[in-house]
Amino acid sequence: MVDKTPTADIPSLPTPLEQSKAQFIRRWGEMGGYWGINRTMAEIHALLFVSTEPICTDDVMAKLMISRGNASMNLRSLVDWGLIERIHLRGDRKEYFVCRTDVWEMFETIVRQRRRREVEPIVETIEHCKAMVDDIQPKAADADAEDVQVYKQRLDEMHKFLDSFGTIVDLMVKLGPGSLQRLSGMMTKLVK
Amino acid sequence: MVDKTPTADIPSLPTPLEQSKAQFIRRWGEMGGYWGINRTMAEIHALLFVSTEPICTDDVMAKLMISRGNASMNLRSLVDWGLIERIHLRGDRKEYFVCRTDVWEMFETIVRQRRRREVEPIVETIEHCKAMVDDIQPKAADADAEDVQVYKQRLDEMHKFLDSFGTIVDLMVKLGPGSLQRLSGMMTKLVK
DNA sequence: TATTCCTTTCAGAGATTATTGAAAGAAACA
DNA sequence: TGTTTCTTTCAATAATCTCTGAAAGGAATA
Repeated sequence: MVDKTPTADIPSLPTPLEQSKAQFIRRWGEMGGYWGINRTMAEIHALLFVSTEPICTDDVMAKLMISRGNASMNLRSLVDWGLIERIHLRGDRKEYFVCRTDVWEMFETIVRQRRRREVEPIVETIEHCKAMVDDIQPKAADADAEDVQVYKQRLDEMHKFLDSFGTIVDLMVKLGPGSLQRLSGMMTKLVK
Repeated sequence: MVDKTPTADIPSLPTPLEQSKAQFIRRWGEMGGYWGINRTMAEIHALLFVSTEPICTDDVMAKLMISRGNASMNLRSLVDWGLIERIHLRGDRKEYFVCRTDVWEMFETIVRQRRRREVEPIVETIEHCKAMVDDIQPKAADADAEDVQVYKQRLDEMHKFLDSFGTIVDLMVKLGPGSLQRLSGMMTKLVK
């Protein structure tokens, strides 16, 4: 139901800036899919990332052409993840949102969340699975004996790997952008 | 259509080893979901990871209770990813599969693939998006001028971050498990 | 060559996830 | 207090992704 009277907002052609942003948003959304994050959530995140000023729910609805419910749900998820923040503009009842634009902070947030949700459960499971076969270890004459050994070893390796990886990423995050060059240099030396 | 005659294989109760493996497989599958990998594919991968001997399509079908088509498709995907290999046993027409069990190799493979599929496209898009607004830069009197500046800066930061991150991960992968301790030590010093 | 055994493919069915829109809820305002 | 404005929730619907099973395709064997 578009108002066509002369005084109404006539949708102007998208500027190159708008086109560019739209393209980035679209791609960021696609990538979200690969990362187990729903496309719309990632698009909203991108929209906020490229916005120089706070954005309200209606802006999100209009720009991405999605329903109020959808916008509301995904904005909440982004807040829960800690990737965006709610803010209130004086003299305006609406809620606005802004993205934390420091990419390293962003990364830290994502790493912390994903680690908690994805790495920790698998580590717990590995420990539990090892314990299960530890109990049967005593009966050494078991036909499974060798199998058990190999199995335990593989679980161990995976466990160690996940631990190490976690440590490295944690440190990386703490170091932030400044140390990256130094670190890269050090690592390169190590490779040689 | 289970044969119930005395000579048929009567399904015995699962041993603790089998139970333990089943649990690991289940959890690995769940995690796959978070990583944009379908559950079954991740489960097959886990099944092969904890198997001491090669496994054929029928084994996969039986253990995970899935159809031939499903097994075939997901096994192929895993081969495409480079996470498992096809092998042929002498005197047997069937194809068997084995998992590359070195966790660092596994990690390297995954990193390489995900980088190609997920990081590179977004980097390309960022470059393209920057180029789009570079063109309009000359008309400095544009109302968008400031907006363009901020936008370009954010894209730049993201670009730099993705580059740096890629470099670090590459190096990590090359270093492998041995250097992890040293590296961790060095990083810890840097933090202080 | 025909037969057997195994693998792949893919249309349709099924399951899961995402989205809508309207109703209920909440908070500021008058 | 009632009214207005904005937000959240959720059942129904739509879109997407996954799985099945049967048919077609291939390769080794007789």
